[in-house]
Amino acid sequence: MTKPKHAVRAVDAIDTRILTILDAEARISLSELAGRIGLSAPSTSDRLRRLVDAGVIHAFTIEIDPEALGYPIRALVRVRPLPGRLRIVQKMIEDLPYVVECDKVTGDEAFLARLYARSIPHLDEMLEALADDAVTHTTIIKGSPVRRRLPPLG
Amino acid sequence: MTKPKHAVRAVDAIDTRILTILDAEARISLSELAGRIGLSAPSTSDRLRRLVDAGVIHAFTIEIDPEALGYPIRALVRVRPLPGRLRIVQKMIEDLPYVVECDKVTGDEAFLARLYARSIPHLDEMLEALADDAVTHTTIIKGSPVRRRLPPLG
DNA sequence: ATTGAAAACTCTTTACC
DNA sequence: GGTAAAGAGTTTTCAAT
Repeated sequence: MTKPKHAVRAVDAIDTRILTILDAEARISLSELAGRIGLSAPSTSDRLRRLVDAGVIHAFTIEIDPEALGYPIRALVRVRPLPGRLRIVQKMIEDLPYVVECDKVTGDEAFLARLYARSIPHLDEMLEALADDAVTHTTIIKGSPVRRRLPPLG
Repeated sequence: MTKPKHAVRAVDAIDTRILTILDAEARISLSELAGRIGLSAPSTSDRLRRLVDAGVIHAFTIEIDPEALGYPIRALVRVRPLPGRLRIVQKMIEDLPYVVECDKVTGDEAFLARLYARSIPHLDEMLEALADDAVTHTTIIKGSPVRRRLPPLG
């Protein structure tokens, strides 16, 4: 293989439109997509396949509303594992299903986890479970000035 | 209207299956989805429509690979606006297209932004742009032990 | 709330330019 | 990248439970 599967790929103006449209409405049909970008269906199909094959599009997914699912509390938790407890803490985070996302980052606070909770006591209970192995710093999300969006493309 | 549009909705075991399947593959057809959950196409269509109408499913979207798009650097930036600069800083964050997500949180560090950068100098340049109006604390993402996933449903 | 059947419609792919 | 056409598959409607 000359090129790695996830090589940086040139994304032209049409690909950019495809990504932008699918970012907003991932379930539209190929022909609808083709119509919007002004290409034929086969060409559109080709391009979409290439974007997926190149790994630019990693997945088609849904955005759910945590509140509608009974999670009124969203929190961001910085987690600093106690010395020697990094692995254990990472496993605890991975196994906590209310953690919907967690990044490993530079610095002593090795993890930044996004946590959904049914209530403040529920949140507290989860944080206490970590307390023996890590120091946590928690902030409650009050709003999202920037909702998940695409970066500049191309 | 008796119920608000985004009321908490009971999500039963079948809805859970629908959400789980679409979270992984949002573009499968209705009939494929119906087949996987063991319901007829019309019932599946009804349920899906209800999940969307109730706001449980907020959007169908794509997950892109930042690296494949030329963003090898992902950073999490905590932003503490200087006194009186909260509004200005929020606007700066919103207007910075490399910020792909930003939450407003409790505490002095009012914002937590997820930033994509083409290089370290590129990252630095963006942080400097904020330096007159805010104190920032930046961590580089080294990995994601928990990739975006659904919380427990039902 | 769910189903089966059928109609009507749409989509995707293939082949070729 | 486009066109055209075939074949495949899809979604909706409806009556019934």
